[in-house]
Amino acid sequence: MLKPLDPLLHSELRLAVVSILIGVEDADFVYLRERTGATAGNLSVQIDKLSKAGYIEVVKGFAGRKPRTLCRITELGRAAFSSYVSALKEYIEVE
Amino acid sequence: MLKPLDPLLHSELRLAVVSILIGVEDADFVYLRERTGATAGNLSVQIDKLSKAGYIEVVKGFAGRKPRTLCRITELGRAAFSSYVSALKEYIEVE
DNA sequence: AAATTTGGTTTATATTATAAACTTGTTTAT
DNA sequence: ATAAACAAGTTTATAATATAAACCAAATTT
Repeated sequence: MLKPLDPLLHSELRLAVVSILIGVEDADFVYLRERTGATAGNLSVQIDKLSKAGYIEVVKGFAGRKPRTLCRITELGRAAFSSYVSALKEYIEVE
Repeated sequence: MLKPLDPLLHSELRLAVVSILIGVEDADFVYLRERTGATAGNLSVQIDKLSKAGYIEVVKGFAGRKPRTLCRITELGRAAFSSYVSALKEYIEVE
């Protein structure tokens, strides 16, 4: 039987966010919005879910006078991503 | 920007069904239910969606006296799966 | 100082996934 | 022969999800 897919990661936008964060030290809200093409509202909601699950860490601060929301993947997030990928491969590596 | 993921395939159960069908000549409802672990209701709905999209072909017949629903992947389904996989790889191949 | 822009959050809505309840026909047991 | 249980699905109701529209506060531009 196929492994179940972590529903938190099996979402286009959340997967995109995590996928981006895996490759960088950290990324801010605006960057993630631009890279994913998502609306701010949608991105905000999904970042919140990832953060509440402990998959990412969110730090709200300022860059000069502008608010800036920094996101960074956590170890838990990395591990979850890694399991998700290996589960997913069972579905897509069929030849 | 990341490629969008075909929402018809980006669903755990539908992806499982298509993934199974890719590897075989055809498969019946009961086999798919057992392999996926899905409830009959859920499976019925998802098979219908795949069928309406033209991703699979469904033939209802009988095996002896019992009804038997046979499913088979179509060329369109194969192509969709292949694009889905290559889009997905952008998300998961990050090192 | 009014209008616009920036960086978001909250909330409402549309879509989706899922299982429970149901249907139809078939065995099995009595 | 008939009631009870089972098989193979389908329909429908509900819960969860994704998504964007509407909103807010502060800063910048006109």
